[in-house]
Amino acid sequence: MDYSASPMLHICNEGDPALFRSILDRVGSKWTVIVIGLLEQRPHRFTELLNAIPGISRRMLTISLRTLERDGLIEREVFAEVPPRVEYRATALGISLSEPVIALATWVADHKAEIAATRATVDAAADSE
Amino acid sequence: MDYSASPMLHICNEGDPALFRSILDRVGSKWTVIVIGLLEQRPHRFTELLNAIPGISRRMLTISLRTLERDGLIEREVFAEVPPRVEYRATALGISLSEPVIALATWVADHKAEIAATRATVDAAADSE
DNA sequence: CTGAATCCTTCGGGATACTG
DNA sequence: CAGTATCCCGAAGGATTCAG
Repeated sequence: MDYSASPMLHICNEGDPALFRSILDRVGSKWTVIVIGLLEQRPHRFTELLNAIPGISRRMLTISLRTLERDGLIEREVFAEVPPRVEYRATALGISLSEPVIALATWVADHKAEIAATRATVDAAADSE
Repeated sequence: MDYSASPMLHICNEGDPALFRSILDRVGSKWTVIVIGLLEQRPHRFTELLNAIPGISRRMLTISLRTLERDGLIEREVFAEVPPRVEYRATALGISLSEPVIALATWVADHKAEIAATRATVDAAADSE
């Protein structure tokens, strides 16, 4: 099919749609945005992140960090110490991602009243059926 | 916790974090972006969308449309005809969402080479273990 | 301390069949 | 035509345990 008529579909599908989707999945994922947000402030250790992110499990933190590292959005540094110490930091690429994410967040902030109102209307109509 | 030190976390968590997440879920969802993209071109009927979106099931199309309608991103119009006809169109709100989504897509397009290269490096390192 | 491995539950989402 | 209802599977993700 031809997406050129829609700028949004065009840019989403030009080149590698799978790559685009994989990044959307990161952004849409529950933890990655907050991990990058924390790491762009300053480097964090594993346990530090674990404590800073309410509700995340060790497993999910590990997976999130590996995925973000694989995409080059964060970096991992291991210190040869006892006890072991590992620091994670955001890369320039990871920090640059915050710009479009902030744009999206800003859109939500700007329209949240509108969205909430529509939901209330739709839900009310559904209830009265 | 205090997110004010990170602009990204701050704006993602000010107001209603759940609302923000729900919108991220839409954007991160497999079908919603393409549905909005098609509807911002022109109104489509249900079956038209079904045929225009390869791989989507009736069930998922229905769910996607309901969700988008609930958020006020698209509109549904039922024509009292035989056979039944239903048209979906993007609302102004839905069309406005394409702007930050395009910003995100543009970021991916701008950095996809970098991401792919990092992945290749990381994967190669993992293989040689 | 920083994970990896395992188990187990939940849930998104596909296939299919039925309805107004 | 435009859905709804049901079944079912695979993947996501939490809890727990083991290891370097």
